[in-house]
Amino acid sequence: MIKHELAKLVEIAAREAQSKDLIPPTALPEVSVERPQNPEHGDYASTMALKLARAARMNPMVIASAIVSSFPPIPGVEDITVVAPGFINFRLTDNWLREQVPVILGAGASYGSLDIGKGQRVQIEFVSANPTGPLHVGNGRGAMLGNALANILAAAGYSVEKEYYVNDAGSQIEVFSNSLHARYLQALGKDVAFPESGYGGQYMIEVGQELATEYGEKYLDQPSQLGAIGLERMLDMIRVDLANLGVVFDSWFRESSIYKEGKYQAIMDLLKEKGYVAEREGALWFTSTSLGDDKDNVLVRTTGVPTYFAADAAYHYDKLAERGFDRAINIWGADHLGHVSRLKAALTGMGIDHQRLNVIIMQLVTLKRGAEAVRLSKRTGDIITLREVLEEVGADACRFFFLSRSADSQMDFDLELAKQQSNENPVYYVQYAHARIASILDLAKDRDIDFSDGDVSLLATEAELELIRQMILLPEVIEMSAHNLEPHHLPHYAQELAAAFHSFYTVCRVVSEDIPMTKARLKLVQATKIGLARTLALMGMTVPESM
RNA sequence: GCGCCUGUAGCUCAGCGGAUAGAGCACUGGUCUUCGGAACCAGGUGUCGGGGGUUCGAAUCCCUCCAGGCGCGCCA
Repeated sequence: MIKHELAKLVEIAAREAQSKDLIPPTALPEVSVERPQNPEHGDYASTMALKLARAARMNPMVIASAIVSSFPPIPGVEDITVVAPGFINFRLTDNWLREQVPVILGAGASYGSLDIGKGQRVQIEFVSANPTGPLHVGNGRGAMLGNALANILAAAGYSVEKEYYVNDAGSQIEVFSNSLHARYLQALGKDVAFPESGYGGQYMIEVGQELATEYGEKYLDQPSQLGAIGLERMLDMIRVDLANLGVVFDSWFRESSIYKEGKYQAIMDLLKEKGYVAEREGALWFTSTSLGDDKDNVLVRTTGVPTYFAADAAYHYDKLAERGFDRAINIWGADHLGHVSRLKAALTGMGIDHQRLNVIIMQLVTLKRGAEAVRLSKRTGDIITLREVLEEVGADACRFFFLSRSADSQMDFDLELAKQQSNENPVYYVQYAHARIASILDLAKDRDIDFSDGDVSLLATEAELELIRQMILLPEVIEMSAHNLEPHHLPHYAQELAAAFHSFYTVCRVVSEDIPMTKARLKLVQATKIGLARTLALMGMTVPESM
């Protein structure tokens, strides 16, 4: 990446200036090269001189000049300028820009891929909604975030595995089984009461009826067996919803396997051995306060039943110690914030560096219809499912909406507004650019134009060069997104790339009587298609050849 | 009470300690006999929630206050 090359050269030039005694030999700050927001300031800029000014006790303008005078000539860069109060600005040559077109064509579908992950194994766990009901919009957001992040990390050179943690044990499942059993009995005409805090949703009635028709009275006295069947139904439904969003998991990990396969017992033994388990008031506690957490946590209840936390500790030990992932990333809703510190403490207690686990806390999605708020709880039953929202608003519009906002920002999903705006959704703007290019390439094919010998040095208008400038940003966007675990940069970048293309399109005729120019622009357009397709694919969205 | 997140244009949101704080939507005007008008070009709006502080420089970092969301279970 040219950005890193420039940063390195700034550092070399600064050292050179120091060795020539032009500036004092102070420690150099970490060099970063940025993109100025004002294009008049060039393509890249360094603030090295400004940062050095204090320690060097010199005017930053003088420092900048000293650094610039120590620069070796850089291929591809012209006009290294010093601008008040001390910026060093770089401008890429038109020629260098043009040469990026064949580079992109050569990279093809892998354009933008990086090697910063060095093949490290990363597991990313997301959605993991309880299989006690259908997915809601919040789960949709998590699904898109996790999926895009997985794509980004894979593009950045990590070996990524996507996992769904299935909570198929514990008290919620018991409640689910009892609720379903009641609906099942009711469907069979029995007059039974529905559990007070059971899952009251309409879908439970439907599944109860289905099971009653299929199995008759087979499970009259077996709520947990019935529940197990119902749970698989729910999982199938979840899988379908996720597939509709384009999200497919590599593995589905069952909480129950933690008990069946002795993983729970293993970590309990480990924690005891390390001295982090204490018995108090008939329960077993993890003494996380000794590891800096603000409170101790129960591992095994007075009833002898392990807590969710105990299972979660075992699950994460399995990820990081047994299955050997270098890193684990969890995407959790803000309502799970309270788990983070104790899980990290547990990892520390088990001898695992907790920095290998990143927990992304995603702020919740609140659903509104106009001014009216809609609750999302499965317990209360009155939910609007992800499926309904996708049908109402459209999958790609939803995807783009979910991805455009950072995980930190809380989302008001107004169904009225979303529907109203779906036709104006920026996602179509981006996809349209791709489809337009596909259409141009079709035309070229119809006319039997072979542009493999196109001469990119003919690309000279500002619109053409600006389009290339946008394209070379993709690797930087991927790097930043991977580094910060922030997929939301992609939709913004996608819009800018599409905008650069649309502007180019109105100014420059691609297929024309001028054959050499036609061929050069076909190359440019083909490269743009690669960039747009890659960006859309990273976001997990459809890449239409026509719309 | 304590902790985490958020507060930026009318609305929805970007903004990696740097240059004149940006985009989409909405609004107004213009562009088209041509490769897809789901397009392009132009117009303008900001106490960056308030107040202090650090810095050559703060929307960005620190403190404090205000407002909203979430969390602080032998629930998951």
